[in-house]
Amino acid sequence: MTTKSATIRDVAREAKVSVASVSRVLNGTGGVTPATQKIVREVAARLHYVPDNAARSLITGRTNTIGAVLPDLYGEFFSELIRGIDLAARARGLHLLVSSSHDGVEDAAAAVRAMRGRVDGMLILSEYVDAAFLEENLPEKLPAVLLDSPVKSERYPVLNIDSRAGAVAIVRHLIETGRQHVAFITGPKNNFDAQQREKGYRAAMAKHAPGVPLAIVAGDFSEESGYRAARELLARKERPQAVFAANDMMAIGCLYAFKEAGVDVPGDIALAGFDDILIARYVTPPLSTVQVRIADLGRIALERLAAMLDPADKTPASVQTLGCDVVIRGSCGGKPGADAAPREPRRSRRPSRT
Amino acid sequence: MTTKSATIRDVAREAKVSVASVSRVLNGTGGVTPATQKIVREVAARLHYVPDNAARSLITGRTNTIGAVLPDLYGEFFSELIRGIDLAARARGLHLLVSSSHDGVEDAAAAVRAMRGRVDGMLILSEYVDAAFLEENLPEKLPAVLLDSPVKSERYPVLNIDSRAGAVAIVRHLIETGRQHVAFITGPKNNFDAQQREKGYRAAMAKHAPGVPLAIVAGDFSEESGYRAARELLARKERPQAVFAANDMMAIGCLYAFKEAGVDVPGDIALAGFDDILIARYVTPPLSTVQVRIADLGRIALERLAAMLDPADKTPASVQTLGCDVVIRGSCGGKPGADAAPREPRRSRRPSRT
DNA sequence: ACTCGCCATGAAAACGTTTACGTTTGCGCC
DNA sequence: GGCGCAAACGTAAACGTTTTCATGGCGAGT
Repeated sequence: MTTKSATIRDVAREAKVSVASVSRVLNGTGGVTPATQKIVREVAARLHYVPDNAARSLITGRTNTIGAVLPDLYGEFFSELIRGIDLAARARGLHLLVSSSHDGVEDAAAAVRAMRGRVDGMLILSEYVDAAFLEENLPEKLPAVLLDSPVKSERYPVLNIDSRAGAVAIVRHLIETGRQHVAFITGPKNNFDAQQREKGYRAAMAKHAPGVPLAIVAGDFSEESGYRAARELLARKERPQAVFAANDMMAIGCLYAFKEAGVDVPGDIALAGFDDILIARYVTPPLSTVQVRIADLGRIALERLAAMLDPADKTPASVQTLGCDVVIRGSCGGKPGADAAPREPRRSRRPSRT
Repeated sequence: MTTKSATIRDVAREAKVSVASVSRVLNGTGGVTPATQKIVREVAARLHYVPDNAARSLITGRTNTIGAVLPDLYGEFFSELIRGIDLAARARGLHLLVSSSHDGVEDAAAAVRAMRGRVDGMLILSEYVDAAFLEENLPEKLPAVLLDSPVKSERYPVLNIDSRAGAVAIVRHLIETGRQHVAFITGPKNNFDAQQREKGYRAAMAKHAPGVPLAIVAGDFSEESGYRAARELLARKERPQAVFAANDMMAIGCLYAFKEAGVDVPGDIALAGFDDILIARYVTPPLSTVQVRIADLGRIALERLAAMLDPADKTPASVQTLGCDVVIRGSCGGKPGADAAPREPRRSRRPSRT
């Protein structure tokens, strides 16, 4: 009929009631007779009426949307993270606005600011975010949860992965299975997790292989950098007995460098990564690693944020740390014939597109 | 100072101008003296003023946000798709609202409806969406682009993957390298791509291996289903010489079933998948497959949608199909020592988290 | 010097809701 | 039958913008 979509006034007029009553009916606020309810619902359905969210947000001050600010969307980590967030958000009737691919502090600031009035709260994962940044860019009262961040704020909860403990555990395992000389491939300089993993490596070496010289090569989380790091290690006069890479992709780069050089894994050199990405169990030999339940990270972050949305919530902001589990596979010799049959169930879920 | 964040009125008052002028300055609409511009900008910065998007949307009728409705976020396909969409959206200053994990037609309808007034346009990928669905649930004038869908509409553009041609090409390759008996593992019944891939398989067999009986086993895109399908094929009295799975995950399930059974790939049975997910090149032997540039799919869909956002746009809705490329790796014997050194660059990009 | 027109500016309407508040209605009770 | 009270309902304000239209001032052209 009309070319514009129906508004609440149209429904009210058609149903011969006031807009207030229509609003009450549709929002389930009480105080309206079943008879009128019926009429209103019928008219609303007939006109395909759907309330305009902008108008609603304007008056209520709520959008029922939360924003996720991420540096990127590439790779399994962010994919899983978003999935965890999305699932939890959906369970609470919240929508998810994503903003990714920011590459510097200015980008991040723009991303955060652009969400003003669009979201009720934010999940932020960015190496550029610190206390001053938040102070500067976040609206006064907007709840936010920080992921994977070194900042300590009495205003914003922080949710981290216990990368340090995970690193300690896997390095200890390498040492306990007989390799004293464990080399480490770092992640990007500014990445908080990467820093923690290096600390873990150093701590574990100091404790369980005291006196053994450290071997540290720089990487940037990319497979390519892992490959290069491996070649550098192989070129040294004293080859390490094991390599612990700060993430799985670099470990995989290593693996192929070793294969190329005829170095047997785990026979000549044991190998371990971090993250337990999907590929880890499909390479040959399957990669020992540290599992972090990324989707859980997203879920928990969202749940924390959702709690903050309730104005009655007075839980103080805190730094929460998620544990991770060592997963031993073939690449560090933990399991013998670990090449065949990686039938570990990933998770039980309905079949998906990929 | 105040506990509420600053509004345009606060800025106007403080700068001793009208709200209209503030609006004009901040939106870059002309007609305001450089002197007043300067003042307004200073005051706005000082008050940390950021316009409220809800109010702005209400009056302009635009949100600068596009919605992506997907069945799920799990796996590399959706991850890449979102990434492509996000990148293109960001390039246009559009925000991205995602709504995933819907599991039935009612869910999908709710997802679509919930976006009313929140988005300027939608990207929809759902097996539950057909012409009637759109008619019913989409606001009159809301632009939308359909992905991977069989519907033909003169209102909504559709963007598909040429799964059929891809399947034909890879099956032909299998036959041309000497395996007449090619078996096929299907995808989910209602998945449009899966259907197209089956059609491609049938067509290629009919054309290049006429008279050879078809061997078709049901799968659902999960690794597990590929594994089961492989076992079923192995149990048959006449084993196929090659297996083409409707996606990579199922092919990988096959691969491990074959390894378990001591069947050599590609010596005894050649193997091929579809999608070219990341893992494909990391398994041993690396998996031959059909590459679809998923991120491109997302990008192109968004660009098409962005074009529709311009009210002057009169491009008629059409069905566009994206080609895909056969990628030959070790699993079908195409390359000899393809086990080692999978140093094919995936894409060149900055190092990422995973 | 007067007028014309343009440009900067301001006042106010409009967007579509929710909700506080006021009004009507119906009903039980004295 | 009148009174009071609660439930149902309506009116209108409010949310924070953008945008139209009116107004004032000022420079240029005659």
